[in-house]
Amino acid sequence: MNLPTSKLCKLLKSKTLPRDFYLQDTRVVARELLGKVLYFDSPQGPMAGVISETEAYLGVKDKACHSYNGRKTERVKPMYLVGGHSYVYRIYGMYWCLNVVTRGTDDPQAVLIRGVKPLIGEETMRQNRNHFRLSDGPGKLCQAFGLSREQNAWDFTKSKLRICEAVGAHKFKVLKTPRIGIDYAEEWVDKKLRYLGIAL
DNA sequence: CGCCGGATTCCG
DNA sequence: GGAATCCGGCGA
Repeated sequence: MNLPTSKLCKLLKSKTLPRDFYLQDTRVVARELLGKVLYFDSPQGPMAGVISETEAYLGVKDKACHSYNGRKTERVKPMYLVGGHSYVYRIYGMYWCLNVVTRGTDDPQAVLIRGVKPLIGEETMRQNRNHFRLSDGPGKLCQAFGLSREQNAWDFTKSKLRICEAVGAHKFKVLKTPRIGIDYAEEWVDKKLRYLGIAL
């Protein structure tokens, strides 16, 4: 498929996922986000990537989740917005992570976007990151796209930050593994809530 | 109010 | 394996 970038952007935006998508079971959303397109109408120009890796965070009962046990602090508040909003937070003092909030306003769950394959704006992504490997980790992805606090609590269904239906079918299989970097989460450590899209 | 440590990444 | 580097979260 060889559309000019402007047409591809228009096509993607016309296929923006509806609210209902984000209200499903968070594990279903994490799984179904694989192959979908993360689109950002950024100040540097349009950027997009095909989502290849996600993790589900299952809310108040999940010891790895920021909203565990009903925590509702300033940082975590976007998780209490209706499904389909962004939750961007700082990690290790220097990186940002992008989440997709799921479920309803009384059920603070989310999906962490851990990896995308560049689709639009790859040159800009390479400028934003000083390394060859692009966006195969949550911090790298935000750096490549130029995402930070400013994009926190945005609505993926109608803002400059969107998630859209895939254009053209890429075949892949899904691998489930435990989540990364949550050693403290006790009985939640080993649950297979990380979803990897493996290209066929 | 002070301290601890993290849903990470890079370099050696 | 360790550093970089900020601020949320929690105990005092």
